[in-house]
Amino acid sequence: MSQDELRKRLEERTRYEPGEVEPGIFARWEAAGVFHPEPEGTAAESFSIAIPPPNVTGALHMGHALNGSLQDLLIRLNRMNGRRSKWILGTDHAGIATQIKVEQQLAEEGTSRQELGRERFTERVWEWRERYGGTILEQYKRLGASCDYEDERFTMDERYAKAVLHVFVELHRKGFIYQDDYMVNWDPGMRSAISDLEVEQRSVEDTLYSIDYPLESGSGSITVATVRPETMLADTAVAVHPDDERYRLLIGEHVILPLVGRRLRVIADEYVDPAFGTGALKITPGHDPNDFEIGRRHGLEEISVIGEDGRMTAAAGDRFEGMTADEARNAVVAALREEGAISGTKPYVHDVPHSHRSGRRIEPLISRQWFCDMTELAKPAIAAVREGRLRFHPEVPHTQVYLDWLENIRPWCVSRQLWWGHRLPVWYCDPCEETFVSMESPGRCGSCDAELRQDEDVLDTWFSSALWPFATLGWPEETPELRAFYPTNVLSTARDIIFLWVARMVMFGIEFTGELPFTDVPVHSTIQAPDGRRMSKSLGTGIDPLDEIEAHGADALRFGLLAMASDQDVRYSPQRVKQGQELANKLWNASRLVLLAAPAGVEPAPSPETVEDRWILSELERASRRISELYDGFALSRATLELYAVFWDEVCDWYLELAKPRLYSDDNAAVSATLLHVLERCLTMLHPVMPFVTEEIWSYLPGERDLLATTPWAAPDDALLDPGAEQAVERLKGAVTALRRYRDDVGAKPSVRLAGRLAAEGYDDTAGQLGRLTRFDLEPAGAENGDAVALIAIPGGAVQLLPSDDIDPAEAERRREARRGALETEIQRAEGKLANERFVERAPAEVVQAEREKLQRFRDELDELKGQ
RNA sequence: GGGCGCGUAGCUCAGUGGGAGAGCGCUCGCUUCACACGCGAGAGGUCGCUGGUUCGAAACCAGCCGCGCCCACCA
Repeated sequence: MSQDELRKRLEERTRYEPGEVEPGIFARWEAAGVFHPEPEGTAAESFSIAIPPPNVTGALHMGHALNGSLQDLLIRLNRMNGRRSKWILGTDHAGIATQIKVEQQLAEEGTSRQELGRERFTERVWEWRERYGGTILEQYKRLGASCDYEDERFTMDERYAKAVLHVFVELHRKGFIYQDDYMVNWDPGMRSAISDLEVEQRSVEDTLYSIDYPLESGSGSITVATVRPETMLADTAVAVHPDDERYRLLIGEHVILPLVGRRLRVIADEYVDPAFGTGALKITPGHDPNDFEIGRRHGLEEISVIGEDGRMTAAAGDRFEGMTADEARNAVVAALREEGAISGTKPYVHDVPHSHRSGRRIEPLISRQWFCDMTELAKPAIAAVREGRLRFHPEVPHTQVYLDWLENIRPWCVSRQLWWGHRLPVWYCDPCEETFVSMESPGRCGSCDAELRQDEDVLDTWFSSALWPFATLGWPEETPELRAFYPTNVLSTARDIIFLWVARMVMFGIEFTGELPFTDVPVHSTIQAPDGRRMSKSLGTGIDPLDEIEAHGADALRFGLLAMASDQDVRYSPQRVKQGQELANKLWNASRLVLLAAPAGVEPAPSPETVEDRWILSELERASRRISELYDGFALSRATLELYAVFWDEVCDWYLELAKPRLYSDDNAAVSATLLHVLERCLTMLHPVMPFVTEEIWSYLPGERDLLATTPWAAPDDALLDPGAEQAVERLKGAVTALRRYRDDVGAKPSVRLAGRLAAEGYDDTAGQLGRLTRFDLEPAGAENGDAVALIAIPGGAVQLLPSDDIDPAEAERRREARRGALETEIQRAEGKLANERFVERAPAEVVQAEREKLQRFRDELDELKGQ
């Protein structure tokens, strides 16, 4: 655009329209390649963040939008300040979620994955990914996220997949990964085992049945309680507490399992709570995690009567085989009633594990799965936090929660019975019952030359996610990317995946690269719906970030999210987004004022002429330091609000108003240069928060200039600090407000000028502005003060009001009375405080002194008020 | 069962030992030559309750009441 066109646009546009400019600005950034750093140098010189990879099935939600805003702020800040900055981008194959999506599609077509077979099914998933997998990345662009879009990764990419298998094989070789028949959380919906972390507890009302197990000796029975009578078919013992007098003599005896007739030994185990129920516990090692542990301790038989399909197995006996577990429950209860073995029932509310994914009730069963022992891997991950090399922000409570989890870590079930994912690099020789674990298929069995069969299972998606910060950069090869950007710096996340993801990245990062994958973990708010419920599509409580961008602009949404989010969970506040939109508009209009009034050829430069020039330069210098400090401490929300306040209140409400007379005069070169400089600094400081509007305005500033996205913040400059100017202008601000309030109180019309005498210290440089901003004609105070009709207190003294027909005498008197009352209250307070010997004695001298001065001020003002 | 967090203006939230803050909403006054998505002025709060520490507490400690989250194998 030519200068004339720019000018025309500025003159015409009194409102900033984000929708019109955002796409063009994003295109400019991409064309200039500012998001893609070359893989040069070392990680110590660069700055990098690995994005929490969104699911390929995902659409951008508020959590993404918030975390995206936070990460982009940090990336842009560091990029501007000259660090080679890379926001590592990619998506996650999301095994379960994606498989469900494609299976739903198949169901609509009247087919199923079983019908297609594994190979065709996998192809379909890839096709699905080609078509829809890029959606969320396009949405990140709308937010202005400056990810390295030229270098996108996917957890199922060939290179990434190789890294995943490499890790599995290595962990197996080191003895961490093993296969075992073990109690797992079986999700009957997914027909897969899931890890402990994918299980959530839900309160359920069940019936607690009391069942009598007759003693083999015939002398009575033991009553046990259960909410799952169908599992009795797999009972292999009855347990009591070793110190329980009621049962002591029965330990080692046998009971007969009703319906089945199996002899069950009565065993003693500390686990049993004598106070609960009858103090006797039926033991079902095949279908209860506790019983499983007890069974292993006592060497009990493990019987499975419920299969992976959720139906009763042959082991349940002819009467029950083939029934669903629910059907079997009713049938077992009915059969027990017939035998008279049920001695009681009562409603029972308790927490029951459910699958986080399918929502189905977990069926604990014994299954052959692959596990990873985490104990050794956890140790250095604990040490890293204890020694302060890895820091959570805020430290409390996340540090302790992380440590508690790692210190009590349990084996991780890493195999999943799915088709979409990294298939286990495990081969079996059925004839010799041998197992081979290796990157490539070993071909045929070394011993018997039989054909090998690859394990059907895939790895838990979180297993591959655990390599994200380094596998995305080409690990295990020593690529330039790895050297340039690993370790990364920051990992920004919500609380909910600290165990699932963050801790595992730390463990795998240390184990495989010898380094922490990142050093700082800011943990951000969870955004709730405005009514306090969870934001969720199914509840209808979700707010689509793209709708908000459409309505208010990406900058507005970013500002709003950054401003509303702190450490605490927070309800979504549409007003904060609106505030962001208005800030963008304010920036635009303040820029119009400066750019349209500044004469051609003036370049931005601090060129102070007056006290207010020196004040704003000093103020900005201080603000810049405060904001940098807040950024360093990851207090991004406070930094954002601080930026707002400095720009709106100080720059716009005060400085621009103070500068206007000179700006609109003929001799405006110097003030224009200062104004342009002030504008430049504001745009620079605000760019990481609101990149679009600041970049847009930047392009209107005079002179040849690079993109704002690559322009550094100004270095700290002590020479700009000016306490004298700060004091003078703060005093002026106080006086202006006091006089305006007085005008309002006494009903003086805005158009009317009032006359007064300035009887106050510290206005040598600002008296003119004071009169102008308050529409007072001020003359210096003389010896003759007799005709003053009122005294208006201002910092450092007062303004004596001269008689005027334009003020309402009744209002003036009412005001005087109100002020007198307020002063008397304050004086009483101050006097009381100073009368307290202990205060005078123990409080710091400056606090006491300040109190004395305060009291004196109030007394003086009251005296003058009474003297009128 | 264990752990953690929260309770501040009508609403959403900052504030962590020396005179209670922001945005929105509300009241009054302004179409003042950047912006009415604006400008100026203002009202509104026993900082959940009760004790304690301190010269001084919204902040620190203890207890209680209310709300929420995480972890956990009492059938």
